[in-house]
Amino acid sequence: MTRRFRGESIHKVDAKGRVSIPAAFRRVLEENDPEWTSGLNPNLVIVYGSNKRKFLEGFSVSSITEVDDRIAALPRGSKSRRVLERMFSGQALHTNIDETGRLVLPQRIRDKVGIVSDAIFVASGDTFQIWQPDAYANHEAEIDLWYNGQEGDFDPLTLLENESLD
Amino acid sequence: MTRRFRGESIHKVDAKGRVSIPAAFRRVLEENDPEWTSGLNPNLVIVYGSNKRKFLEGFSVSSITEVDDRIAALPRGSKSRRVLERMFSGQALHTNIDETGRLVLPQRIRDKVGIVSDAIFVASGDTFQIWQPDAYANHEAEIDLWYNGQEGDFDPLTLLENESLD
DNA sequence: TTGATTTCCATAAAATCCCATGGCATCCCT
DNA sequence: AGGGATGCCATGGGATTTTATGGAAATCAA
Repeated sequence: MTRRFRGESIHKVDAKGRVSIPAAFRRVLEENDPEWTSGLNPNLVIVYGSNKRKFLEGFSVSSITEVDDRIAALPRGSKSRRVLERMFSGQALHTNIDETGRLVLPQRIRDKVGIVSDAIFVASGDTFQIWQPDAYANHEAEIDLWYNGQEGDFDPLTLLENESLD
Repeated sequence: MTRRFRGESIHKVDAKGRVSIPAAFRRVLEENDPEWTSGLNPNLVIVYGSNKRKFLEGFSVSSITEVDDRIAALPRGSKSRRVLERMFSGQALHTNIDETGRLVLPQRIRDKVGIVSDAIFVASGDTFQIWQPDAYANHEAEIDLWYNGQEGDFDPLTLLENESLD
């Protein structure tokens, strides 16, 4: 994998479901789309399955390909394979960025995560998430709650030392 | 990892958020960016998450990659992983040095640590920190305080013997 | 035809690029 | 050893390009 997504930012979603994708994310999507060349618009996949999730997940072409390959390696007909196939094939949308750097989120998908007039894009390793702002704030609060319980000068990197402990 | 950052120095931050990166740090960033070759401008990642921290942390490409890989090795969905992902993916900025050796710190990020017209860069192993000068002075005072509490001929290197002890 | 969906144009604000200058530190030549 | 000449460093300012976002025109689909 070349470059990862970084950063977070809020964007307007208009009545047609158009949203600008953070410029920095576009660069990553371009680099990770084998078919992309300067002047073209990169492809990406939005996974919206699983109503347990309150966000949409965006994949670059190379990231989704990696996931697809791993699913394909599972035994045909196995439960895991069926569940995953449904999520990444059926409940996903293959689309692409338009000339002005925007993506169109169909009504059905927006409804699924409660997006109306704004959406926040958040990087997460080799994928990114799209949340309805308030929902994301709640999610963050949950993390902060735990985080604030740590010592004053707690450095998150120490979490890498002692693995485990959830 | 090849070379580590050393030293500290203050630089002006202009209205556009531009700041010169200490020349010595640039050399380290160049050496630690696999894509870098003479003539190019090295990439780096600025981590600004965690409001507990009153400074920004700069990573070379190789340093941040190491962190990313270790995070990726943590169990998906674990608390540690979520905390770290938010900080190193969401609350971070992938950027690069420009022709004149400068870095641009967006307003939002400057505000987070109170940087206005000056910033002090401080080496810290394989990363460096960027502070608002006064905040750094306070931080140093705290360390001195602790240091003065030690015995008269206390040698800091003894800290290497008994790891931990906070 | 009629609502939905893509294209195509428009623009203000923000982010980048490009050029310029004064200081230092270094190198080099006589 | 003196004294430019050279080159990198820190910093400024203006010109250009990209973004983010809105709306109208053109296509589609049922």
